[in-house]
Amino acid sequence: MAYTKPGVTRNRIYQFVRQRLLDGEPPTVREVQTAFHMRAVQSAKSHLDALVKEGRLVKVPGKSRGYRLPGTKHSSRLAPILGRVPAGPFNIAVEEIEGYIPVRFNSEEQTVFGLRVNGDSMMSAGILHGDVVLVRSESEIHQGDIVVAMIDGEATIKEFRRVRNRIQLRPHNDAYPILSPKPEDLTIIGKVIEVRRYLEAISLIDEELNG
Amino acid sequence: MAYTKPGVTRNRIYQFVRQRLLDGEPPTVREVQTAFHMRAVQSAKSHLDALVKEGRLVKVPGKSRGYRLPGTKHSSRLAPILGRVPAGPFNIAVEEIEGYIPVRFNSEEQTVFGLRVNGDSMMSAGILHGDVVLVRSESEIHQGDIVVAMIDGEATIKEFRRVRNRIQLRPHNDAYPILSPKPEDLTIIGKVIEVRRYLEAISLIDEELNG
DNA sequence: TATGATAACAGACAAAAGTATGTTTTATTA
DNA sequence: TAATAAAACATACTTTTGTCTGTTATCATA
Repeated sequence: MAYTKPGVTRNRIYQFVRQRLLDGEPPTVREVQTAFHMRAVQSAKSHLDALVKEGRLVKVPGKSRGYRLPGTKHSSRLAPILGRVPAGPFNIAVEEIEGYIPVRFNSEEQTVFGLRVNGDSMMSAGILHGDVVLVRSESEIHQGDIVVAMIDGEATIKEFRRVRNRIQLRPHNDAYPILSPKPEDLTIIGKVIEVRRYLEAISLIDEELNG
Repeated sequence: MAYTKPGVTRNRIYQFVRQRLLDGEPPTVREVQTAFHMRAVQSAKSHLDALVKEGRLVKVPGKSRGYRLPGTKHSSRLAPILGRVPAGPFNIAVEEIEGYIPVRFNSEEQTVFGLRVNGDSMMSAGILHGDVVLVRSESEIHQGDIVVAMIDGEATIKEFRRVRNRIQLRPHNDAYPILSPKPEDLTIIGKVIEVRRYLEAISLIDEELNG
């Protein structure tokens, strides 16, 4: 390729690699080479080496497609949207995936998934029918958190309250009653950590699982 | 590894590969092999081949780490959140970036950015104070769209209406009036395509662009 | 228990990808 | 303008990874 001023191609390569990593497709050295019309592998390699040395990239030596963004803790992953709330444990419910949405993960291993809201019991909290809520299971639940709970095999989204050793599930809609289920009928699925509303038809279903 | 009932190891391998792909780290055949303590590469390979044949995975032949989830365009990018609505044009407001959030892009080059909601004029549409709206500029605006508009240098979020050759900006809160600004005082910044509410403190600021 | 299907194993080869050494060309700056 | 640093090139070698052929073991079912 044509000679550029110092740093210019470097930055372009960084952007390219970064984009590929965000897309979940780590490039090879030679893919970088051809993407920038270089005639030698080493041209790409030395840029990548430099980016690692500068700390802008991280590399697993020897492994193919081994370049990564540093500080992978705060990266975006795709979380599945579970179409319906399944009766069994969530790991088994993979068949009912409605689609995937990009989510920011702050820790390494966390179970975050999306859930389509059904009904308007949380309307006055700004959670409307059709919204997608992001739920983290294996999460500590505190007073006032909005949670996804299973009562007698049915799933609902409510505000969590503990009142005198008894659990209350409060709707945010005057038309609905406060629930006080027996502990044995109740399972807290997880905590709602985010609400999303898509005002435009965006197909999240473009990567359906056929299995 | 020990012999399992037909389909069992198949599904486990699928889960493993899927998780790796969601994490942005496509595995090699041999990585699958060792993850499942198999003594032959072919053991892993034949399972992967079968998953492709079943349509549960997709593969780029020949390429290393070439297994993908079917139909994955994997086009999530990070969009900037502009802290405050600036007075000038938006391109210049890059210094006021509050952070980045992952966004699903359906097309190639589109100008999508986030904006922190200030005020409760859209409350009954489920857009609350502190929410982040995703705005696409360069977007066609239709009757009833929710838009970000600049009126006399001040930015607001309202529903867009065209009534007898005159533009109306309607709040979704009875305490606010309908606006009918003069065309020369009005600039439509873009269309709100998504609303997000973070119920938990998530630092969005950790992913600065180094280049 | 016989039989076909699935699972796991073994070893080898070919292609892809990482790495290394040295040279030429261009940019930067003193 | 000369010296230095950075960029790009050429080629070769090593390791990793994908793929192939064939065999043995276990499962499912009649």
